[in-house]
Amino acid sequence: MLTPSETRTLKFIQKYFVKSGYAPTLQEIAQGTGIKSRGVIHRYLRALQSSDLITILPNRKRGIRLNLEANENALAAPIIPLLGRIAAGQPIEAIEGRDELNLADFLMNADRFALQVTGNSMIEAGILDGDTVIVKHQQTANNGDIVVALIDGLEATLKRLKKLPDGMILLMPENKFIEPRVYPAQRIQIQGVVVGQLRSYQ
Amino acid sequence: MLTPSETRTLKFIQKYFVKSGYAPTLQEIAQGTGIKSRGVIHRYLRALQSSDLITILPNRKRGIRLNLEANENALAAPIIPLLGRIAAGQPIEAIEGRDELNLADFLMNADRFALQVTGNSMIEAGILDGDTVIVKHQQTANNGDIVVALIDGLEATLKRLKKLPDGMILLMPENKFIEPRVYPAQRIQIQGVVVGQLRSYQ
DNA sequence: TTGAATGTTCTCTATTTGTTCTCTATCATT
DNA sequence: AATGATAGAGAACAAATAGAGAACATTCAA
Repeated sequence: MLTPSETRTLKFIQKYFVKSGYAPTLQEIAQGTGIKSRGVIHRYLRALQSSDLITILPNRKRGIRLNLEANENALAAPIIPLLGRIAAGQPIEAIEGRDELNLADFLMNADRFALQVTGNSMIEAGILDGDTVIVKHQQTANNGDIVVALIDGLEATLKRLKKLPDGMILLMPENKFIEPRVYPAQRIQIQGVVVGQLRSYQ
Repeated sequence: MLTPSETRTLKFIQKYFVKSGYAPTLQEIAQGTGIKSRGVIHRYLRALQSSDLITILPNRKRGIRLNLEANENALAAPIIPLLGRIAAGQPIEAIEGRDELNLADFLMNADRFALQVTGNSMIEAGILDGDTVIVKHQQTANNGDIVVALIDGLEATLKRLKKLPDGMILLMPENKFIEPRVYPAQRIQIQGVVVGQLRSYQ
């Protein structure tokens, strides 16, 4: 059974891990829990270790590890409940076998990055001005992918990729008011492929 | 597990690759991460290499390569680097003061849930068939909000809300081929307001 | 071919961090 | 009043680490 201070300490460590991906120092835990002494924190850590909630790598800086089995529910995975499908004029229909949406599957990988989109060149693909796109960093892409392309190593642009039979590359906007442009392959460098898109209405 | 400095170094390299298309020099990494010594950077690079996150081509200038496959799942936190703004035909522009996107802030809240959208009734608002919307659970909504509405306690629908002066409620699709419909207020129950939208291209 | 830029290896130092102690204080229970 | 559990402060020390910078090797472009 944990004391209140030990619980507070553990909660802080869990949060810190979720937020930053690595362990906090004793100093940081102390600050985060309103305590002034690292020695006190160390005592709580030893208690948490004997309850098998954490592992302390001796003498290592940021050497706290969470014992996952024990922290399963506490470790906030980026999951929200998925209620089902909504269509016009029908009750919400459950999606079999899926009742939560895990953003980790969808977005969280070290080779992903985000870009904020300005302009309306992809509006017909449902990517609006101000949206954020999640891009997977890779050098190649398939026909029809939406890509981040670098033109002459200088200009970056978000377009749909078409490889033409003659070896040329067509960068196609999704907006009938903007003209597609054709480039020789060597002027185009693929920086990544769009794997997701998100928008906030708040 | 990466140390904070190693994480910083890796993120800088990844950003540099996307923005310029080639690897940075040690000097550039040093500047970008606020360190003065190339020797220190080299030490971090060796650490990243032993974690298999990068490959160092020995003695080659700009000889860092990202091991993209290995980077998958290397990230623990629901945070991805936010590179900046992308527009057609210009270099990627940094967003001041923001260099990461925290999905937790964006979506994770106790009163949020997800719905998968079917149909094209909101296509002109950039919500396509198959998209997921994040809904904040609440009973009231403002004029112009996109809401999940229950009609006669039975049918659910995703529409833009307009309150008419005569007390009637207009549920307006964002699709010129679909007619808006008007209901007396007592037949409509607001289930929630759309606060976010996301799409996966995978 | 040559020289500046870059990668690489080293040593050294200052600081931070983990660790162990001792001392005090509070509070509930006996 | 005595006891033990919980909380916290802070000193002292050793170890780990971040960082600076010198020195040398190698590349690469002019």
